[in-house]
This record gives sequence, C-alpha cells and structure tokens, in this order.
Amino acid sequence: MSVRVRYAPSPTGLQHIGGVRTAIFNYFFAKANKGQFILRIEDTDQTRSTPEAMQDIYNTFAWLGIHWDEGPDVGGPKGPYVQSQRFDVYKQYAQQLLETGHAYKCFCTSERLAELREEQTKTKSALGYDRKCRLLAAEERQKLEDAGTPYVIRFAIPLEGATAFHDEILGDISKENIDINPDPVIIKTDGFPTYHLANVIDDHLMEITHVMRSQEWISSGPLHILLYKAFEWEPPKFCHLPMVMGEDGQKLSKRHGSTSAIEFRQKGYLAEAVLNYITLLGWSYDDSREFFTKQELEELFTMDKLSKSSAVFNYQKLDWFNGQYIRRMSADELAAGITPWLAKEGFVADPPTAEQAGIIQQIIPLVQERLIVFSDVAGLAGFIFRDVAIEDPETLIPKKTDKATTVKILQKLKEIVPGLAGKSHDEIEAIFREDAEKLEVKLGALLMPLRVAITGSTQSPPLIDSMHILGTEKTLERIEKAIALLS
RNA sequence: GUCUCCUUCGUCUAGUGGUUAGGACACCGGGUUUUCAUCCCGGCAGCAGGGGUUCGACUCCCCUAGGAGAUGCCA
Repeated sequence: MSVRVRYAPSPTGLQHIGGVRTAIFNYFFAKANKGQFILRIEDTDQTRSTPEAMQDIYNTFAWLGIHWDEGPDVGGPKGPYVQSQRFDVYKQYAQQLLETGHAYKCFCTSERLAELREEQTKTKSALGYDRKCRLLAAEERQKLEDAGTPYVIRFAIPLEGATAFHDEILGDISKENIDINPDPVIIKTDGFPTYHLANVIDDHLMEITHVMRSQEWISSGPLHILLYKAFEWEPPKFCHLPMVMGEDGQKLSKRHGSTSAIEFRQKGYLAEAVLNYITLLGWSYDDSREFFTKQELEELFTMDKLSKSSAVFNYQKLDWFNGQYIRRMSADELAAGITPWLAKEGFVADPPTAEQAGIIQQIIPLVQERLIVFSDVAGLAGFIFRDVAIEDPETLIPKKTDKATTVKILQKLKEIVPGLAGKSHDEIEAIFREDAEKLEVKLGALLMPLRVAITGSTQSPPLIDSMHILGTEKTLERIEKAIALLS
C-alpha cells in the first residue's frame, strides 16, 4: 500500500515553526516513499478558527514550496479536507459508538465539571471526569433526554486492562486504561467533534498510513487506539516527532523570538535556508552533511534518522545557514532577492528602472559576503541611495589620529578624488597608498575618514568600489560635508 | 499530584559492546584584509549520577535525578 500522510493544522493562528517542521517531515516522508501528502484543516473549534489563519497556511507553504497532493484547495478523492465540512460524518460515527455502547451522552453542566475539578485540585486527587453519566440509570437518562437537556458525547474508556501501541521511533508505548483521561468528550455541545474523534475518523477514511505528529500527542495515543478498536478499524502507524523548544527548554513560544514562518519571511530569511535548518531539528543524515536542497530531502529523508529527544531552536545557527545560502546565490538570484527590500525602503522603484537595476548589479559583490538576511541590505547599501547623516563627527577621526590631521586627510582626498574616475581598482588603491605615505598615515587611517564621510559609518563595504558606485560628484559632496562638520 | 516520554560538548547532532567519542553553530586564539564581513588555520568543551550484565560499556538492564508533555466541550 502506498504511503499516505497528512499535515492537519487548525487554523487558529500563524503557522508556527514547530508545526511547519511537522508538515515538512510528513511531506519529505511522503515524497521519499512516492506516497501522498495531504493537507487537512482541523477547524472543529469554531470559536478559534479564522479565515486569516487559513490564508496563512496557504501563504506559508507556498513560500516554502511545499505542495500537497490532496487538500481543500486542490481537491482529491477523499474530501472534503476541511473538518467543518464533514460534520455529518462525525455525527454518524458518534451515533455508531453510542449504539455499540462505546460512548454515552453526558448531561453534566460545565458548572458541575468546574466544581468537580476544584474539589479534585483541593483534595489533590486525580483530575478528570468522574463518569457520573456513564452510570446513569436508563430512566434518568431518558428523562434528561426528553427534557431536551444539552449534552456531550463521551467515549467510554475501559476500566481495566492496558492499551499499547508501537511508535516508529520511540518503540512500544503502553498505558493502563485507568490512567487514560477518563471518558473524554468526543462530541461537543455544539455538535462538533473534538480532535480525538475527528482525527481518528478522518485518518481512517482518508486511508492515512502513517501518523507523524508532535510528541505532545503521545499521551493521547492509547485513547486513539481505543477509538480505532471501537470502530473495528486498523490503526495507522504512529511516529511521534520530537518537539521544538526555545532556548530555555520550554515549548517554543513568542517570548523566545520569532516563531511563525511568516515572520522569518518578513525579516528576509530564505525559504530554502529555513527549510534546511528546521529539517535538522530532530533529523540528521549522517555525521557531517548538513546542507540539503528541498529536492534532495525529497529523496533522502528517512524516518529512522529521526531523533527521540526535543530540539532547541537556535536562531544563531539559522542566521549562519541563511548567510551561507546567500553566499551561494548567483548575482542574478541575489539581485532578485534584495530588490524588494530596496524597493520597500524607497531606494529603488518597484520594479527598478534600468539605471537602478544597474546599480543593484554593482552592489551585489559588495553585500553578498555581508548579508545575513535580505533586510540587512538597507543598512549595508543604503548610503548608495540616500544621503547619510554622520551622527557623531568624532567617528570621522581614525584611531591614533587627531582632528587637524583628519581634516588634512579629507582635504587631500578632495583633491585626488576627481582624478580617480575611470581608473581601475588597483590603480586607485596604489594612489591611496602613495598619498597615505605622503601624509605619514596608514592606509586605514586615510580611508577611515573617507569611509565615514561617504557611508556614515565606520563599517562599510569595500570603499573603492562603494565610491565608484556612488560617483565622483556625490563622493565630493560628502567629503566636503565631513570637512565642514569638523571645522 | 498522577501518567507517559526523553537524557552525548552551551546548542543541533553522529555513534547501535572494543573509537584518541566525529561534525556543525556559538565561543576563544591566529592568519588574510582599507573598516565590517567573508575565507583559512588552531583551540575550548560532552556520554546526568549510581548500580548491575559482560573479558570489555556512550552503546544492554535496573534505580535515582533532571527535563518535557499530557491530565480541556483547544488542537
């Protein structure tokens, strides 16, 4: 039987990096096994699901280049792929459970449940439903039903025995039935199913062969097995994925930094780098290789290289990956990558004019080794496009040099710059070296005032090239401004 | 509290009874260099602890500790 896996997000917020990683593991597993990858939307919580979150799912995976074989937007033979559109299916199967005695109606009010919980907390006894309605006398139950009392449907967990399942990476996991959440709700008052019911029914009907989901689901594994048993269905294989944590070892969340895929996109990270990095969170290929394209992972991914323990999301390493990817880009690719960021700053038109496109081509070699994320281009090359402000005139003065010397240097520079046009990089450098000698300063000391004058910063891309792109006129203007600033 | 799972450098990991415990990020040195980066070279740093099993344990078993998750009419 061919592999069929699914990613089943609930559209209740932005796509979290952890969820995205679960998705890509499923995707790569499907691809590597020539199987199907399915997107299923779990929107059974009507109060929390939003169309924006739905859109974010589409945007995120489009950006990453992850496509599903079956899903709400592309259709497929096992649809609909949105749970709220499968309402009747769940109702029908819940009814079946009622009839076979695996489930029962519970008329307890949320107030009673809250009190129960409070009491349990106070007495430090086990938390959970006390199964009151499971033991309801037939006539009592009938009375409540006749009165139209609102109810939920609960699954009747066996009171004895244990339930086990085999996890593909963790091995056998078993739990005493008495330790399973006592009779979880499977149909809510509003008639919608809870995750447990919907997920089991859909995985069965959609013929899912492997359930690859986060380890936070491990403890409901036995419950799901019990549900499959109650329906007399063959359960799929399970594979619980290690979780993604923040630096403090807690579940990755907002306070650790960016956590949604879209944020990384907005900061100028490359989809390829993000994909590569998060794949390595819980998966490895061998003892050294860590660069993989999406295409490679589609062939190389194997479940047996998944690790058991959770992984900490390391922003620094992601940065390093992104820098590596940027450095490996061709000039044209990088130009295409940074142009939107330049346009966003108003440095170039969108799309750029021919002249601007030429400038972009020229700045590529200056920024390629220096970018970590695309958005850095504004800070690195901004001086080419707009006037610079020198915050602190002191920065113009090189180390071990005084103001008077700096002014002298700048004046000398003003003299020689007009003669530089048309000369090669090496020729210009030679001229600078000569002048530095004449002024009895080091080359660095000669160039620093010039650097700050034209870029506004003590750190910049290589000066000679920068100056060339800027043009003689603007370079002179800025030198004069710097002289004025020191006078 | 109870249940379940996990545990190799700070972090991500390789390792499946015999290795000087390997790689990467970070960090620290050094080199290249007009600054910043890049790049190159070098270094620091780890098998949670205790018992077994075995000729021999990072590798197998048990216990302890630590961590995480679950314990919802959220997924």
